[in-house]
Amino acid sequence: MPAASAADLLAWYDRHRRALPWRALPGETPDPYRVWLSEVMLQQTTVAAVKPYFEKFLTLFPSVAALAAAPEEAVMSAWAGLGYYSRARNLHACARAVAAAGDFPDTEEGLRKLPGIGAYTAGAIAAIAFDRPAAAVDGNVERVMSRLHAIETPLPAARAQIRLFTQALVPERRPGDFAQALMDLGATLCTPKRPACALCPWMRPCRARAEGLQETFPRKVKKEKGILRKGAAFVALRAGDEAVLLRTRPAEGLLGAMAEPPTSAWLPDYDPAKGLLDAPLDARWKRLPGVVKHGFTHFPLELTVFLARVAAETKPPEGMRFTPRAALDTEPLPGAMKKVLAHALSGPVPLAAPAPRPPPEPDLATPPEPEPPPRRGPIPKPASSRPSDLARIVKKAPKPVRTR
DNA sequence: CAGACGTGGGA
DNA sequence: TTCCCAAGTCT
Repeated sequence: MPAASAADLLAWYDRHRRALPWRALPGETPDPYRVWLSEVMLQQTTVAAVKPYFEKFLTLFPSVAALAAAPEEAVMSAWAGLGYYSRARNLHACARAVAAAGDFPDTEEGLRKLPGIGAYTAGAIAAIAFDRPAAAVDGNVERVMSRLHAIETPLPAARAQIRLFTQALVPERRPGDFAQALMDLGATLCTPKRPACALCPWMRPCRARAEGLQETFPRKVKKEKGILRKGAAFVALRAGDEAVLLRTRPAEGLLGAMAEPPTSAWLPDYDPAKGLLDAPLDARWKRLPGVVKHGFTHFPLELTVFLARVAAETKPPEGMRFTPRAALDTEPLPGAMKKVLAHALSGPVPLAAPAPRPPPEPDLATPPEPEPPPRRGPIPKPASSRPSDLARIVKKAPKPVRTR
């Protein structure tokens, strides 16, 4: 069995490399800003999802200096929908560090110290942007190498071993192309399912292929998906300017620094029938039929949506704000919360309370029948990859409200 | 090391 | 529908 060689892989890459917006053409000098931006966006994210965001960021923030000078909220808003929002916070912090230092560090070790740049990204930038002989071991490379060597150790324990194998293959010449070639190989031929071994430049040296077991690598332990959590979300629509009540989540943790309509806590045993106890302000809350479902990486979530029209003079509660529907696309709303707003604002909006109600008890009488009928038609898809979707859904003129 | 941390698309 | 996953990082 012949040994795998970088030369064979590079020859394949020269014929089959993918053209990607952030990738320099042969002979061009890679731009560290574009390399870094794309690598961060591509962390745990598909190429298709990244493309429109990459273009948007280059337009909004043409240079690392421009990104550093931007307000954090502008960065969060531009990132909204891409997920893993700590990446956006770290991206901004990293841009400021780089701007302060004058430029990107040009070594793996220097890059590794920056926020949001871990072992993989440091290697990738060092190799691609600075021509350093660094290994860039991502999920693609883990799959390729685990098959090439038929590594029985499951991930993530096999990582150190894979890194050594990979580093040993990195050529002195064209290390950046080698890194990208390895990832292209994993993305286009050495895929998780049905790898195209017949087209692979490393078919002969591949131990997994020799045994016909290529699809069984990499070995990995499957992780469970967490238990269902439930909660209530409150969409208050203000008369006059059609503004929606929003708040900003805490800077750290789940959806950190992102915007949302106020919600209850999200708990496995939350009872939506008692949702009004968690309402952010006193109003004629109408519980909408159906629930908004969302899957996070580590748990699924179901939010029951309450909707109310409030008077034009309503002041936002402490720490909250009213944002006009037409300006919602400037808010850093994550996908889950776009679903909530779409669910609330796509249907008829209830009448405002005729007059401010006397203070008394929360309106516990409102919750409808225990088994609400299914909503007419499917819940609108979230805007996500096309930020304009939210604008379309939410800017839509409110449905005429009948007077009794 | 294990768990937190989003989202959308494909099988 | 359900499951798996896609160029990981941080604590």
